[in-house]
Amino acid sequence: MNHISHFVHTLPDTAPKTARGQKTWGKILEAAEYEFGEKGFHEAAITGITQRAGVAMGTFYVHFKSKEEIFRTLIVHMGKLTRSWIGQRVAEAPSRLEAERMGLQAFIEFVRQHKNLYRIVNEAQFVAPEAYRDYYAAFSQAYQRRLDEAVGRGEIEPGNNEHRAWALIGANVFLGQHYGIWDDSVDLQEVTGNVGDLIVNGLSRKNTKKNDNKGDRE
Amino acid sequence: MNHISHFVHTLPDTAPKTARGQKTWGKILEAAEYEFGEKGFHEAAITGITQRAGVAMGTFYVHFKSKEEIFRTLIVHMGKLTRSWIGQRVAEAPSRLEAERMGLQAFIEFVRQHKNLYRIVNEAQFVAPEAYRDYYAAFSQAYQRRLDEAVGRGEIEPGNNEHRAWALIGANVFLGQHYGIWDDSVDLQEVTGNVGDLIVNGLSRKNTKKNDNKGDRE
DNA sequence: GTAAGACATGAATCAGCCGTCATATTGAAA
DNA sequence: TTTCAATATGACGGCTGATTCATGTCTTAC
Repeated sequence: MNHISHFVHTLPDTAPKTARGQKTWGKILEAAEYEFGEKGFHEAAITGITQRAGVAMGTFYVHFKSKEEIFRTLIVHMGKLTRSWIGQRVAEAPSRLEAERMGLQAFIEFVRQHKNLYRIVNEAQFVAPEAYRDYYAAFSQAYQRRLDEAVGRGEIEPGNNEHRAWALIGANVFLGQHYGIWDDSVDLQEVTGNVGDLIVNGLSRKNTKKNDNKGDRE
Repeated sequence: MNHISHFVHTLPDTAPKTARGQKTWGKILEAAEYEFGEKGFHEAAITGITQRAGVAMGTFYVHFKSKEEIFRTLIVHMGKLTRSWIGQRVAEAPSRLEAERMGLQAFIEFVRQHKNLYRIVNEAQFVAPEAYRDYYAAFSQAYQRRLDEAVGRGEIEPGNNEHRAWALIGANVFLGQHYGIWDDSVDLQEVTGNVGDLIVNGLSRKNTKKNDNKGDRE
């Protein structure tokens, strides 16, 4: 997987001037992704990053000011990547309700493909709290906007979309953690189908007649 | 806030034999709660803990094998404390649906009162992954059991309660983070009211058009 | 009252690793 | 070709903080 191509979008404040510099910059950032992903921020070592990247220790500090700086760079990058991935998938949804299911599906798929990145984002909570809040604030805003529009179109019941957005993001994140990281053998369709139903209809019983339930015993 | 009394429940593998020993053990654990809570695992120092506890450095190692061990002890303790707090509040709920609202309310209240503990649990994800998984596994099981019972009583729609439990826990956790830690000035009743409605009824529009009822059917 | 374990002490040890720096190499513009 | 800014190198300084240990002081059992 050629991750370097991703980084093209995240061009740095400290952008290298030459092609050689940019290539090295990308190699280091990619190496950092794996080093942080595998060991976590504190266990990760600069030498680990530079060794993976195949450059000397000092080269790291040519391109990044500190261990924290490269970490923050990674967070920003991942936020863009994740939102873009989900946004693309959700754009195809015929309705907001269906979008919830598809968004969850896209999110868990993304997590399964980027377990290391996912860990990094979570750890940001402690290493770079600002970056962490920004990360989720961006998600929340995007989520709220979509809910607002859906209310406007009369697709969903009006309600407090800020509260809703945080609740739904939390559900997504935990399902991502459980079915993306801890147990990635579970069939995604089933999870997203069930949870999609929960999000759309809630827990309450449908007063609609006796629905066609196969497992309706007891 | 006499936290020591809490620790009585979490009696250790390495239980001190004498009254003096137990008292010191409790002082150290309580001090660790604040040290870890304020600084996080890596920034926290053993000397910080012992200074808060008012004991000498070496005393720490009389009672705990390592920095990680005391951290894990804290996680287990907090899990018990949290579940017991919520369980008690939820037990008074007249129905599962109302229990969702009350549980969320109890949870966020708890978070607001224990911001430091909350941080510790989150950080466990990286410091003591086993303990972290156990922590949420216990929640999930309790949650599932309650959902199963509610289905049995015909209170809620049948469905996959494992998936539901993780989604709902995620929603709780994120709302706790946002409205408990980041912004604890928001009126809780409002949040739990809105989110309770989301959980009960979902996003979809009620096809019952003009009746703005609250407690219908049954 | 007196062992004998339990508990307490804190200076010393020891290891890890971030970030610096003096120096070397590259490559594109002039 | 020359030049010099950009880039690359890696040994080393410096600091931090967990854990050990040799030595004391309490508490309990008898």
